[in-house]
Amino acid sequence: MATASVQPSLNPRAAAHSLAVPTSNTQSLRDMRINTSGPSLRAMFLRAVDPSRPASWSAAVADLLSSGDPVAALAVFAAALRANPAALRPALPPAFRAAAAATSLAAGRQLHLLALRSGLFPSDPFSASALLHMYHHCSRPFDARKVFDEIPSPNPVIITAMASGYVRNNLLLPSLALFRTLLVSGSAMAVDEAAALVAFSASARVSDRGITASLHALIAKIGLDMDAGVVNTMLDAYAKGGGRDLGTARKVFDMMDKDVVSWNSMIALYAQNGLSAEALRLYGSMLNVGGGIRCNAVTFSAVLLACAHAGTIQTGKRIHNQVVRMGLEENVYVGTSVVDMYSKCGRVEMARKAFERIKKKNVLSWSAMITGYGMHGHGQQALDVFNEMKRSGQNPNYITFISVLAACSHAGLLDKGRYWYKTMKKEFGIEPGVEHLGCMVDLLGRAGCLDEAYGLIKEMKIKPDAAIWGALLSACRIHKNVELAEISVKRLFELDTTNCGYYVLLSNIYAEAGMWKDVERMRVLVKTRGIEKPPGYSSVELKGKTHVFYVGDNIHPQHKEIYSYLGKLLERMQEAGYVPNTSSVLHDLDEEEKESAVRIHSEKLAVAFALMNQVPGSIIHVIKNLRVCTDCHTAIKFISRISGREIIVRDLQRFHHFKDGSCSCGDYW
DNA sequence: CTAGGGTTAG
Repeated sequence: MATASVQPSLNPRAAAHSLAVPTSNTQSLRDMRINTSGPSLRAMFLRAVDPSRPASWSAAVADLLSSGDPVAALAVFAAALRANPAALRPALPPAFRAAAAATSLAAGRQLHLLALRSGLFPSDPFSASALLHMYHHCSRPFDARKVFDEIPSPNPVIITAMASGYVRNNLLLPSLALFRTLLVSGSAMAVDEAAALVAFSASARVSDRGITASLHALIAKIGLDMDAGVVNTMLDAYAKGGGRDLGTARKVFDMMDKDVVSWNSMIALYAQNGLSAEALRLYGSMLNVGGGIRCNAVTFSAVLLACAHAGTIQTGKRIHNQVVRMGLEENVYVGTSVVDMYSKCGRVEMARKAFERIKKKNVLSWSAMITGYGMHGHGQQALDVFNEMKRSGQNPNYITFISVLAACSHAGLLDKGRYWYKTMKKEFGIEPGVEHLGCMVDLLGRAGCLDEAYGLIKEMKIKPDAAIWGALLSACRIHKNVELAEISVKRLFELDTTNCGYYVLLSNIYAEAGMWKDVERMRVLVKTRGIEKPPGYSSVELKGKTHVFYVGDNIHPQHKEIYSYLGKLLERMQEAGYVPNTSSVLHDLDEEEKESAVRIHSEKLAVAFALMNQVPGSIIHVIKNLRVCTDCHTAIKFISRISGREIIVRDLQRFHHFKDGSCSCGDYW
């Protein structure tokens, strides 16, 4: 955001004229008149102002701010100073909040000066708390701290404002320390609902176990544990903070006096933790036994997240219908969730339709659409949306570039990926993070540019994570680079020794290089370290019900029929030229046993189940919790040809659209 | 007259 750093002048009236305001290319207030997002709105408020009444000015600033136009609010504040200097006192706090909302540090600093010169700071507590708020919102917690230290005896509201700003900037222990000063201050009223809420929101992000529970005990002693707002945050803290105790969160939820936020929080917590069925069940009880509590936009966001995760397209559609009926499809949060849901349920064209219906798209709506196209391997369409986004005036952010680079990587767009990785910093000032690097290593590695990928990792300022070394390792597998594979594994095992996939990869690399001793070493390592593959499972939705299949499933009521169906199918596949590939099996088994090990992989069972039960000709959707193994990938290609069916498989990373014997991923994933 | 508060989105 372009802001002017104008030297503030000495008297408040003159300072107002040079107040920096955050418009794209505007430097001073004078230009603002013709260059803000809502000139007519501002004019309307200006007409309503009685210039002789200071309170009238401050009301206009506050109203413009709450109507979502902080830039106009700042402009009106400047006009107020010109018209009536007495307006400074009442209008300064809302002006600070406007600078905060616009995250304009330049404007905020000039207001700070204004507060100092007029003597309002530090004597006026209202200006002081607004000033703190401004620095915290502009990501300057240490400037906020300096301000805080200059306040002679900060009252509980100011202390709470400071604590909440610390949480906002992820300074959690300092925040809790401030809360402690409130506790020991001796003043009976010092800890109130707002303070308790801030404390719990801090403990929700702290990994230490037990903090939430001890806060809970304290809060109960003060008698604040009946307030729904406080308890809602506590619920969140139990589930997110140290221990990630969803069970206790649920207990608190069951006992409390619930409002809509309580329901939303609990549903969201389930959804975020992958417990989609629980989330949907709770949504059902909210409608049935919720005591007349109506769901809102937040509810739908959370429920749609659950659908997206589970890939339940039928349930997702039902929820979407409900969204439309309640007139929420234009809401940016809900709309973005709908886009995400459809993308993750394999319907990227429905996602696009939902995307078009969002009234005021924000950076996350655009990013979700780019991610959607990317996951389906439509790299060019993803980049088209990215271009459209920039043309519309929406600036990309850190997340957007993850979407863009992931799309390039899924579609193998090598040059585009290189270009945007370079350009994101040069043109948009966004430093690449681990996620971006991960995409690049995947993309370069897949294309065989292993040294370039390794080079990027080495020049990275931040520490690469296990996923990055894992991506390099899997590229080493494809391009048979034993030397670099060993480097990757060394780094990898410094970070994560529990992921079985890495052992399998390295073992495969050794096997393909004929290094049988090392293959054996890997096998022993897996055994002695007691490493287990997380159980693979796949799911298929049939008539609104989700059927889950595990490897070698013998729980599903139809499992016997499925195996015999699969047996016959395998015969036809082998006639068509299918040869089982058992390289993903690391156990000490003979070839025949290995073949039976891959034969019972969950995605094969799920596909067979769908073929047996779905309407002939319908598209088959399978959701898998791991990456598709090589053998299943080949097998499903054959199945798609033999059955003439379109099969869509979502794995951990992306979608595979199988049709007529080939896959949209181009056999790299 | 006014200040500090939570749940949603990749």
